[in-house]
Amino acid sequence: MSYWLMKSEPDVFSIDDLKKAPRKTTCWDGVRNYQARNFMKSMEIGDQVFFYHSNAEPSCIVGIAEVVRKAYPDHTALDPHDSHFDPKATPEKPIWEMVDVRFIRKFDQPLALEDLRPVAGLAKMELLRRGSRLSVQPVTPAEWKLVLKMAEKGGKK
DNA sequence: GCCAACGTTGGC
DNA sequence: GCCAACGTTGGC
Repeated sequence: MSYWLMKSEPDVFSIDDLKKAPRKTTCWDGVRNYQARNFMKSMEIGDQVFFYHSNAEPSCIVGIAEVVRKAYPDHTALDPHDSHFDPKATPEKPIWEMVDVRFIRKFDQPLALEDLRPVAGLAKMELLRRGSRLSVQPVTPAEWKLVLKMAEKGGKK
């Protein structure tokens, strides 16, 4: 089983939206970056995902979701009226894919970037890398454990 | 709102 | 294949 982190702007789709969604599940559409797409293609059912709020105040890891469906074509790339439309995508070669994720839990205390930055064990975390913009990224088992432990302690180190 | 970092596009 | 221009992401 693998660990991941997925970003979403809470104004667009928050972890509360995920919790309120039918079957607490959503398709993760709109990813238009090849590296992020490739990570989604390698996801397996049962993989665990940190739900991250980007462009938030503050930006933070807010909880956990789980992969419940393996990668399949992202139909929004084929829809000219969708903001994620990609004219290069066709039904034969959809280019872009997505997975389905289901809500698992929300942290009592979200973990902000400033809480995570000083943690030695997280120094190499992709999320904390300078200039990192990857919206879907792998998390190592050690990082996963550490972040989870921090969440249990209420966000403080 | 600013702007650094990054990915993509397109002229050559 | 290079690289300048441009658009986007996302922290601050």
